[in-house]
Amino acid sequence: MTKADFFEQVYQVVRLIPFGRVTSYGAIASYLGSASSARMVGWAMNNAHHQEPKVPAHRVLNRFGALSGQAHFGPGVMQKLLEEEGIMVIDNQVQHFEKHFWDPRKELEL
DNA sequence: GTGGTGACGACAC
DNA sequence: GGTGTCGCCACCA
Repeated sequence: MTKADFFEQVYQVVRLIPFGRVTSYGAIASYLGSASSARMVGWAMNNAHHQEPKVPAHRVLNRFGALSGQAHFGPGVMQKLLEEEGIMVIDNQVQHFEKHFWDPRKELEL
């Protein structure tokens, strides 16, 4: 188990997010066993930009369902992608976040 | 080598 | 209940 694996695990989980679903940094961190390492998940996302295949990081939001990393993706890109999946996004905030929330810890049955 | 910061979250006061 | 602070681990200056 290396730190690189931690990042890879993050990418793996993010890629497993179904169409029209979103998750949070904390949920992924919790699934990986480091609930308080949500920041690392965010950093992993930063690195995800130069990962292949491209990681659907636009499906990863903060605990409030806000598009915290929109600026890193591109202005309006993240929101547009989510809307394309049928997710309503208003003011950089996902509506019915709970409904679209995909918890790897539950869905993948840790 | 040390200090500060970051796409966050939880707990303490 | 709102605000503040700490934790987590890696990267950059």
